[in-house]
Amino acid sequence: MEQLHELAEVFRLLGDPSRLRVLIECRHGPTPVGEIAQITGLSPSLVSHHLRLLRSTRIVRAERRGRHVLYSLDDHHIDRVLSDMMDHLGESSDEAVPQ
Amino acid sequence: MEQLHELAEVFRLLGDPSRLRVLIECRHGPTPVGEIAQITGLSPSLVSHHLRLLRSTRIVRAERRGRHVLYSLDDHHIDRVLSDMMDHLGESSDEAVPQ
DNA sequence: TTGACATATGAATATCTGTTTATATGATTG
DNA sequence: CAATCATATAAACAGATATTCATATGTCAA
Repeated sequence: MEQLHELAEVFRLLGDPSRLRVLIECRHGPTPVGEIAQITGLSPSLVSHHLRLLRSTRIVRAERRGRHVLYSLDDHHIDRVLSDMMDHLGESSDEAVPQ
Repeated sequence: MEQLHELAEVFRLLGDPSRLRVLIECRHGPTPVGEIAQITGLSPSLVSHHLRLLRSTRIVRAERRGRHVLYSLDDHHIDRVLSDMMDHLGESSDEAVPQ
């Protein structure tokens, strides 16, 4: 069960609002750090921090272009994960609480 | 963007190895707390704590059956999220491709 | 009722983590 | 070269959180 920790690690990285906003910007295609910072209102330093973590588990990929570094989603699975989770939130079920 | 925090909250809950193991057991159908504790090796108290959190965001649902309480996945989206994320981990992006 | 079983809850704590601040690296222009 | 822009990194702190332990609640059988 070494894969379990990897799985948890990836989910954990998606589990922060700021980092999630950064990631959502990356969905729109290769985006420079500064632009992500500007749109989200987060400091470039913090955005860079988050992108480093997201890159470490291959959630995003980076490519240099001049003095900019453009980030985008690594593969389509992440995109689908986001969509499915949004669908989950859209559903409303009766919550039966025991006791 | 209030939905953003909900989204992050759900991912955050999936981002813990212990809690993820608990959730994975719930995939096999309605399972009592004690059985989850036994299989995962976690204390019943801890399992109950985790299930409470998972229930709070409707990731799992509970149903009483005698003195047991059975937990299962709330809807199919969660199941798909898990599958897609496993697929993501299965991919090796820039590594050597076997010919 | 009593006792045993199954689950839940509350408090305490040791560890983890997001954010800030300051500094460093890398790239381009003049 | 120096200066500036863009991004990255390191340390430090405040707030969050997973886990344990103790206790409570609920259910069934005798």
